[in-house]
Amino acid sequence: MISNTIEDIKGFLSDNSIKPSIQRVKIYQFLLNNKIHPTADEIYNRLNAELITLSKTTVYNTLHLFVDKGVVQPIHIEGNEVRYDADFSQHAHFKCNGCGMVYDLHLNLNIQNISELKNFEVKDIQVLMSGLCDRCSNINPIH
Amino acid sequence: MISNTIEDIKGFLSDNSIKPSIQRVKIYQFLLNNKIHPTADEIYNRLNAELITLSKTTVYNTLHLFVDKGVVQPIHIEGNEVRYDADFSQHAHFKCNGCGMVYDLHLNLNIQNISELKNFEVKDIQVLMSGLCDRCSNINPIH
DNA sequence: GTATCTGCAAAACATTTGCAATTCT
DNA sequence: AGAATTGCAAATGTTTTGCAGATAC
Repeated sequence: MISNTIEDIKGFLSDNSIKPSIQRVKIYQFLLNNKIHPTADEIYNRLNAELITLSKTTVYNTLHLFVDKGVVQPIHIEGNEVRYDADFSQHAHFKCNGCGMVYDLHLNLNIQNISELKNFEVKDIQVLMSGLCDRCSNINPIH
Repeated sequence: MISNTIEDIKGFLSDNSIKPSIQRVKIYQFLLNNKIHPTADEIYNRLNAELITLSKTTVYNTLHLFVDKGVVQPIHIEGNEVRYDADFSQHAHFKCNGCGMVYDLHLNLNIQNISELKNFEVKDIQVLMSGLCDRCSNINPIH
């Protein structure tokens, strides 16, 4: 767990063989500070005010680099867009069909009896739940 | 579990308040017979030989209707495309990073101790694993 | 005959690519 | 200067939309 200061992020990126340009540091810092699983477009729009010459190409380049270097995970909740997450702790995502929010849920996952898996090398498990969050199920109870 | 005969599919679609046009029946039958989580494009290309006037718009319209009526699930493995699955039995998907295949894995999933979930209404859980399948991990062992 | 369904063409949207300008050392 | 990075503009690929023609009851 690294802090979100510029200096710490620079060190973290360097440790992962990523040269810490201002764009890269700011994009990584945005992911640390805003755990909302943003799309490339959301990152671009939010950082564009500060980095006024930022281009979407650079956001895409940077996110691809981060994924290649293993410091960010791409997540696929809706089909036509990729979201990004810098949190590698074991957690599931819960998409509320009411308000659209994506929650992080810290869970213990037990996967049992998958005989089919015996010779498979599992590198990553992603769990996506959907339904109604507490707020939306109170507003609009389905009983 | 319905059979993949035209008559059974017609009945099944009607039971779910979907008027069974030839296009809809053939698309649903394709999903039953080809459990490969196809994209709209793959469905279009495979059915176009038989239904020579089929359009991609109709494939999209039909898949959206199927999802709305709850007879087909959209799955999101890669970010730039939606795949479709008519199998509602509890299973996970395993994407092999070697050959690209998506396997169905029939698993028992235990989700424990999610205190954050107490007032959430979970309607759906999707599990996506990735790594190397048995064939690819033998070809290219990482030890 | 009216409502629904289908399908063409164009538009919209996310992402990628080619390449030139910029930056860093 | 040389190598890496950034960013503009155009292209690509998937999905959506508007609307006209076809189909079904």
